[in-house]
Amino acid sequence: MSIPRSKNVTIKEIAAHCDVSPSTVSLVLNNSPKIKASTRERVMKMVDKLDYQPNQMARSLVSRRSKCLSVTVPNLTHVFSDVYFGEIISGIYQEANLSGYKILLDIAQEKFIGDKEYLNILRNRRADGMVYIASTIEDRFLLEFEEQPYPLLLVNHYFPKSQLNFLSVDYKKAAQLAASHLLELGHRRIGLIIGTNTFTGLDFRDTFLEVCEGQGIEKKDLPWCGVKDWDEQEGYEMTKKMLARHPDLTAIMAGNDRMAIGAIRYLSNMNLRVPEDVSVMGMDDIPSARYTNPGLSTLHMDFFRLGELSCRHLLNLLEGKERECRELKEPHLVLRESTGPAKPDLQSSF
Amino acid sequence: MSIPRSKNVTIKEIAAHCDVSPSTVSLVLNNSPKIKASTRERVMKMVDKLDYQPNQMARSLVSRRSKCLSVTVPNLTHVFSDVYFGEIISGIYQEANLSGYKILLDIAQEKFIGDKEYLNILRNRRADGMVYIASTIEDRFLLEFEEQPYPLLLVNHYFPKSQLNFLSVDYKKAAQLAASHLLELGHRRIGLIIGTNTFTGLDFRDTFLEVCEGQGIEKKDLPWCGVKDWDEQEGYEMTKKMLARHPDLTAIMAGNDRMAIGAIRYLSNMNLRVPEDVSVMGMDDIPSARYTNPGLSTLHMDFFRLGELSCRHLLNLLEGKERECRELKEPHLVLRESTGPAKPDLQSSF
DNA sequence: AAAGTCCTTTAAAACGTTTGAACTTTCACT
DNA sequence: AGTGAAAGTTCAAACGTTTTAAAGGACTTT
Repeated sequence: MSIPRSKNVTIKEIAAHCDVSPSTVSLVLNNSPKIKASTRERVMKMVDKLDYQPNQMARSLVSRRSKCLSVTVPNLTHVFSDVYFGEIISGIYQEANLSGYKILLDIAQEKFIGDKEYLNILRNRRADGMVYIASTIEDRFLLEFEEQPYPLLLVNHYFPKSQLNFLSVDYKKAAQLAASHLLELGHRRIGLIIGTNTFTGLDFRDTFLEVCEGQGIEKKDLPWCGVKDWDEQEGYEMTKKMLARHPDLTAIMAGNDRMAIGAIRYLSNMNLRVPEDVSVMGMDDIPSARYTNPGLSTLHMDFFRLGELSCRHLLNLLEGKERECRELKEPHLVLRESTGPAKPDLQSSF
Repeated sequence: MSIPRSKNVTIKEIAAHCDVSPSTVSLVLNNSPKIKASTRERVMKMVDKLDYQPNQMARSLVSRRSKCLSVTVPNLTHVFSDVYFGEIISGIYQEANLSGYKILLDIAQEKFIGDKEYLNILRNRRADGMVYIASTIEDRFLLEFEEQPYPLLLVNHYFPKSQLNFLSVDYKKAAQLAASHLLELGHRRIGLIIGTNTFTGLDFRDTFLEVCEGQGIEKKDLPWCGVKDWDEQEGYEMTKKMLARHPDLTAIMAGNDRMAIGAIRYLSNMNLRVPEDVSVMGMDDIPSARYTNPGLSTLHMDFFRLGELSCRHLLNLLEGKERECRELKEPHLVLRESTGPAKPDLQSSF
């Protein structure tokens, strides 16, 4: 079992059987146009007959390409159970697969960072490039890549002022869409729950508050609180905390759907109706957003597609087809039942 | 950006700087005891100084080991969002990491099967071994591995009568535990919802029914229905279907927690109380099982640990430390609030 | 008939390691 | 001083490809 003793068929054997040189076989296998059709055919027949499989290590050694892409995710508990990461990874896999690339999985644990594996994996050619999903403002080690010749692409995050490549949803745009929607519904006191450990999260917060203030809402009516794990639990807790201090909020804006779900759960536990008493808005449009009760109004972001695109861009970068990638994808509103007109304001003067 | 032009430091350069031969450097790097301490030190110093990184491709070429493990998952939508797969993968990653192995991700899509990539990935040495998570009875292509010299380990599934290695939860034992629990609570009409596309699922069903019938329950009071996707949706639908036909069921046994959650959702929609009117039992003990309302009685299976163990076994297999692996892990009962005494039976004669 | 051109094929040198066998040095023991 | 074993080091041949420059043939062109 341990190591297969049966020697594998090599290019040389194919060559011998076909009375050609190994070089010819290699050229055939690489679809070189230099080879005569009849020769090609003869070789291919033998390849099939002997069930030849190219040895990837040998190939990589000389071509200096492993044909692997590293996909790195943050070290969160249950990171692989999060539909957000799941969708992006699936998309990356799909696109990589089309180009014959394999996906090498990595988790940015202490050892990964401490031992500089993020660099070494590229240096010793285990992977030709890396896509890093949802880094945080703490992942400053990534800035090293500004001086390293290895292709790196950040997905759904970026570092302001850095030269690092990224592909992300446009969270400023998202904030505008969400804020406008809530304002149009007449909301004037809105609580915001958002992760503050990413630059994209900070962008969302700042833009959201700006837009609201631009419409004359006062700062004191825009409480917000920062979270770290972006999960249902935090949505629940933060909603509780905010309502305790600001019982007159008419809307909650959550930084993602999971937190929005937590918010809704708290509200219904408190016998507050959504959206009649409080509107709740999410972000991401994960599959379960349509199965919540009430259905969740949110911002749609196609993470599978984002994964596909990010992989495509990374491949372009490492094939030299692109020099840099700093792209934003637009989200769009998906309105379901969890947002509605603000409750008439009893304290107001009209 | 595309290909780093700066030649990497090689073993030869280290050798030259240290006035030793490349072989010596290699031996040092591989911790050979043959090398004098002073030489080792001198070499290591230079390795640090020049920031040398071994070229993995060259290593693999001669050692015939890629130091990669393939992890293959079935082609389900959102497979990476399922905590079940997520936990197993995390466990595998953890253990592989300790031994310096990387994880190569694969999804058993049509192309993967049609092009025999499951074999080729091992033949052309992209991976040294494969762990296949949760295969189904349809994945018969795996039987090819009975005649192939490559290490394969099935996780949480197996093929009866085959020689394939596996590591799985003991679903027969699980069925015994679950059935006994429900019988002890006095349930005499139990509906079973379970996936019938895996041999482990079939084992569960058969054992569950056997145990119940062994306690004198009639077949007609043990309706069951088979599912394919094992998700909340199916749990919901099947509960609906079964209750329509057997309105007097006092308990629902679901093949996993996700389906149990679906079942509970349907029951509360119908204003049936859990467990007063109908008990619901799940299987897996996923994190959210403790947050359902009521808390879910279920069977605990440590999937992270299962992942770790399966990786360990696979590594043992390919290092020749084990010749075969056909192991079952025992689940154990976790009783929360979703199961309770059966409703007194009005139609019964005592 | 020599020279030039085009089309195919090939020889040979990489790529950067590992590893068994051979070689050299050291050192204990006669 | 000579012998032999033990310890440490090196040689050289792999591993299985890709790739560049060159060779070989067939065919035109002068």
